[in-house]
Amino acid sequence: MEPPRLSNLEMAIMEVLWTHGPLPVRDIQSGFPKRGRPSYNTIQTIIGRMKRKKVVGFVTKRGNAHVYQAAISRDLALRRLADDLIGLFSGQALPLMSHLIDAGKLTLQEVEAAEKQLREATRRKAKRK
Amino acid sequence: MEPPRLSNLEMAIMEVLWTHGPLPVRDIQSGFPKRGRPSYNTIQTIIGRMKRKKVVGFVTKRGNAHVYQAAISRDLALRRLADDLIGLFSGQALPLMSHLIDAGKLTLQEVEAAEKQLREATRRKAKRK
DNA sequence: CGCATACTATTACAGTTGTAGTATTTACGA
DNA sequence: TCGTAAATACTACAACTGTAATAGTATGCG
Repeated sequence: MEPPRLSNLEMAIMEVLWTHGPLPVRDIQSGFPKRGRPSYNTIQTIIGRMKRKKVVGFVTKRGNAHVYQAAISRDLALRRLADDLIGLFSGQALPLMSHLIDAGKLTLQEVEAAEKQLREATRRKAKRK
Repeated sequence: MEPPRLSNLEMAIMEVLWTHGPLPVRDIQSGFPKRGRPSYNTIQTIIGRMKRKKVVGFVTKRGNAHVYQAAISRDLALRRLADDLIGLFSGQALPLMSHLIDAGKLTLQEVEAAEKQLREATRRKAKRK
């Protein structure tokens, strides 16, 4: 029932499937930056494991190649990632966000949206009370 | 030079050392919640690996027990964690934050502080230009 | 001073992850 | 139809992680 944990490479592969839709292994590989691109067989091995874990599913054949698609949503995977994170940074959210901001990975729009969400959540809670 | 990656358990141990200061293994173990607390030997094994990686250092002996202390800062460790994260959620910061908010792991104060930091960073950038 | 106790050191092991080679099968073009 | 190129299937393996048992050693009490 709980969404399975995805390793780095598995997450990277899912990312390709989420953004491009169903693809054969060859095209998944092409979705990686040329530098440091994992070998075809590496991708294939990981896809096999992901199939076993039911996070990707077989769709059809194109030529003699199998076409796979994501079987869990990006949102669900991110929820699982967030759950794991919680145990790690335990209450140190602010310095973590600071580093993400330094790295240019958080935009003002995103933070503002988060703030809005928080204000609404707070308001709902007050009302419920 | 680059800060080493810390596993979950290693991070949990560092957390204890960061908050309590130098401690012997027994006390590190006590720093874990009684439920699901790793065995003394497990902690000891991990400390050994952390010693090899130079993320903790030997301090002194108390009785016949070795006392260890964190050899890298929490801030540095969080930076490394953030770096790894970046590769994972690649541009999906907002939904990730949403989940953290849902889980009650982000407070309004934290998000506001992050927003302030971002506005300042933006301003500095504009000026530099 | 010797012995129990607590601690350290050493060793083991299974699951996960990234990596990829080799062997086998399949589809398509000539 | 037959060979070849491409894909799949199978196998291997080393590093890392969590887990802990066992064996050796030192401390301090009686």
